[in-house]
Amino acid sequence: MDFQNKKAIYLQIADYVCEQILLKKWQVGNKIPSIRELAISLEVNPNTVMRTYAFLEDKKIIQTQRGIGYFVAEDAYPQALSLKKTEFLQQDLPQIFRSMDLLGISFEALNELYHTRKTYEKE
Amino acid sequence: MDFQNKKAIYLQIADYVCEQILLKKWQVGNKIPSIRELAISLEVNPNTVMRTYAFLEDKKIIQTQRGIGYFVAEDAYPQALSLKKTEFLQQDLPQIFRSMDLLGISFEALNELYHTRKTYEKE
Amino acid sequence: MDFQNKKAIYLQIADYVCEQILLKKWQVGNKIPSIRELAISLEVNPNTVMRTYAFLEDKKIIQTQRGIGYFVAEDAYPQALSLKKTEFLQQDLPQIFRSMDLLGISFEALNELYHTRKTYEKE
Amino acid sequence: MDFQNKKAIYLQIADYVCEQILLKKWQVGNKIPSIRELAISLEVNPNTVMRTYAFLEDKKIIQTQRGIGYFVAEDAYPQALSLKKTEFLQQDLPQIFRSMDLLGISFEALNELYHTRKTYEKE
DNA sequence: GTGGTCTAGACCACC
DNA sequence: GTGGTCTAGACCACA
Repeated sequence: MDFQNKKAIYLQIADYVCEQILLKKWQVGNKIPSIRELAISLEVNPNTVMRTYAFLEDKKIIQTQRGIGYFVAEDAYPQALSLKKTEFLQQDLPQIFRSMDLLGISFEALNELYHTRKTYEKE
Repeated sequence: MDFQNKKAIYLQIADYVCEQILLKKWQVGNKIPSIRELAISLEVNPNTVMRTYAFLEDKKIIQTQRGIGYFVAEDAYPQALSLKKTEFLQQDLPQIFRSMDLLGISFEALNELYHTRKTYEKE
Repeated sequence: MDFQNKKAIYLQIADYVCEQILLKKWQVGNKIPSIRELAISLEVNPNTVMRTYAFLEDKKIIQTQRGIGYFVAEDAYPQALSLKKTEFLQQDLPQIFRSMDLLGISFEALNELYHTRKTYEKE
Repeated sequence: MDFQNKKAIYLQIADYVCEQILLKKWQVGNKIPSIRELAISLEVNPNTVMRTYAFLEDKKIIQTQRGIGYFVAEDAYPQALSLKKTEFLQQDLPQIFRSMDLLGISFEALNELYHTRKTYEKE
């Protein structure tokens, strides 16, 4: 996992966690990596991971058990889905559509890009 | 003009200027609002507009004439187009496509959203 | 018995023990559940119960007999009573009264809550 | 302002801010002390105040303006009221009532304590 | 000047 | 071992 410049690292880590959950790699009730573990494996300060986990706990996506660790919360999947979906629909999409209008990119052109997209994917 | 929290204000203003140019509302050689004017009308600190203009000048989209004001540069249109297009293709799109996969949003669904998009543009 | 997030588990267990004593369910000299037993029945780490018992022994509410088990101490009742009473009067009450002032909750309203309280005890 | 041991400092500061708002000392739209200012005046690390402000912003009680500062949010009063009231009704009260039952303190006794409470107030 | 992020390291309570 | 809080200090982007 490599960090791009733009977004805060702790949010990129949150995205990563959500992704694991949405891909069902991490299932409800599973223990997730401890703060220190994840911090070491991502080569990041534990405080940064802590921030991620606090953020996700607030969103009811993960939950803590005293002295034991963090676990995938009951409603993690729907919560993560709704979180990311809202983000997508309200922040990303309108901006995209606006850019398309401005740049004169038709939806058909987008269609083509969609089906040949691998070209643009760095990560 | 309302500022969303996400992007830096000076970049949002830059977007606005580019928009005027791409929509051909501001044409090559036209004088654009002075820093002070624009700052007042947008209720923003003049420093912020100054930063916008410096950014756009660096991109060869506008140019300054000492003591007179800022003007739409010679190649403003292609420059603005290329700037926004690059941004769009390399930064925005890949991220969008990735989100679609993750959220299970098909291209057909996107199509529908595209044609009813006004709903999402309010906020 | 369910553990709320707020208070340390070992203290919640201590509360439980005090409760048994104050309700006279556990009487002076009675043997109380072994650390292991209680840990199993509460689905808790034995270390946690051990901490509870150490805490209560320090408060002279229970006492250990080597190799036999823990017993309700001689002065358990008054000790438990004084412990909880002090806690209540010096820590809980002032905070409550302060909150009432701040939230504009009159004593009459509290009265009503007191007599219909079962509603709030679920969560 | 002195910090008691029990609660996290950043939450005690949050309580303080809520109190100012509930007492209408800080009104909607007012700028509140900057992170650094408050940190210095409370003799606390700026990060701690930052944590408080992030917490309160999430609760929609305060809101940030880039590079300018934090302001009392639109719905600060009702939000703060609801936050503290929920806390009171769901966390504090049930515990109090339970203690009363256990300690054999009648509501009449509480009444008396309420009206002579100054005795118990340290802070 | 403002907020925001990150690191480094310490200490605590808890399991 | 776990999470949680706090400090100290650095650096950045922004107004």
